[in-house]
Amino acid sequence: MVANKDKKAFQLIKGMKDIMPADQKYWQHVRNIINKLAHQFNYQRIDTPIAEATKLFSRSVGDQTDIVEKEMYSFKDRGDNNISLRPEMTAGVVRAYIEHGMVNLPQPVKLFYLGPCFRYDKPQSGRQRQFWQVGWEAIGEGSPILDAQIINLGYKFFKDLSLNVVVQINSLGCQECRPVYYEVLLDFLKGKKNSLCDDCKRRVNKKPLRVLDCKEENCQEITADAPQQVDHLCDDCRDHFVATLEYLDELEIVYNLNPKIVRGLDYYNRTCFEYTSQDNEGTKLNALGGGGRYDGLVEELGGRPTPAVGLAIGLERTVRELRHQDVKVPDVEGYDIFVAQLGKEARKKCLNLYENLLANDVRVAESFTKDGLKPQLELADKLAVKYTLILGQKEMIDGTILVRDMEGGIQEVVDFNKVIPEIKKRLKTRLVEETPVQ
RNA sequence: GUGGCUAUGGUGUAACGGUUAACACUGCGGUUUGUGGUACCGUCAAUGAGGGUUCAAUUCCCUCUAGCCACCCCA
Repeated sequence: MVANKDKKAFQLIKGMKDIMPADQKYWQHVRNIINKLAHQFNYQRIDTPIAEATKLFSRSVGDQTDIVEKEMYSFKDRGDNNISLRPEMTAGVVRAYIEHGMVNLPQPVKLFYLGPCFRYDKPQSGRQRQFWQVGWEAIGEGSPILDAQIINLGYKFFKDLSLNVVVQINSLGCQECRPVYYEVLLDFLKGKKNSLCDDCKRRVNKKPLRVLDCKEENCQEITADAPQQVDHLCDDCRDHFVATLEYLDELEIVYNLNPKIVRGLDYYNRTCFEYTSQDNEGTKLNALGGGGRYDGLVEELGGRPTPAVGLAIGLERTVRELRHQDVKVPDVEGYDIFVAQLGKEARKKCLNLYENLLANDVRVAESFTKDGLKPQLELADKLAVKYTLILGQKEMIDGTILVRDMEGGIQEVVDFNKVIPEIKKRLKTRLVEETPVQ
């Protein structure tokens, strides 16, 4: 009974997940593509701390947003400072940009990041309290071609993973035209407020934009012909948006003008976008990633006025999508050679042989804790090695070793001192044979 | 924060309210101690917690806890 209680005592914290070895091949594959793209587009990696001053997030993400209002892991440290685990990474990156004087580098400064974020949300499918984000940020340049490039970067990320996604895109306007639109929208909603659902009645005053993407059928009908931001952009914003779309056309990126994409972070302006799975289109639209322009953020956080655009993608959701769409990913690296031993002396000698093989860059596996030959061969088989080297007492006396071809089961006696060059030779010939002619 | 569903070994499942909680996979060990991909045998391992109903609860009821799913929001 006591044992049972102890067993239950420790388990995962709600909303946090172990990434088990069986899943690692997906993660490795995703990481490989991230690194490849970052190099191709000349983005440099930055790692910022997991914790920052709470104020950094309330200033950037916005203290009225759900993320800051009710989803942050905030606490006081022993020095009575208000600290929060990062709910997203852009704020930290911008903080670093300012703090390290990156204005003095050639602009735009292109940075990418990869790491865990934390939001105290109620977990469900595709939503965890600790989740990984990868993101790319281009800071210091306002041209719409960067918007398109950033969107392209994310698009290629999914394409390289063989995932079919659609880009949902919208423009939020800027400080000039957004207030104008808000008034038009409020005007529109004013007369209809009483027919909206309770949530929306609340939203009208606080976040009128949110009324537009309410899922209630009734609300959707009412807002179907509501004025939209894209139709009320100032000239500059309209030009910027049109140019961005033209670049996207040029890149042959499939996008969907979607006025309902508004993003839950306050710092966005002008272009904003999300990537949604093609399979889920039209349904709940669990976004795989998203981003947009945040031209005011650097200044808001104490830097000089600096335009910027960025994108972030959720890795758990991406991996989930890989499984969902049944994408084949490369297996983790295997082994070519297995060293099997029999008897005390042989085992001792194998320890050294193993080291020598490693030193020769041979992908070698072992199971020195096993005594019988059978379990060792079983493991060799599971690891799908090409050859197993067998060293027993007989071989010890003769100064030889057995080389067993695992495919045909043919064994050859080889001089122990020549075994390393011998298997290197064999692996090399096999490699040549197995490489398909291009 | 609001709702719905679920809870049996490491995993996947089974058990009209009634013997020792069954089966498969996995793990570990073995099948004349030196041979894998097939077989056979053995073995470790579970009813989330607490109450109730009952002669009897894995099974029915309540509470808690956890998980999943949906809303909200987002990645």
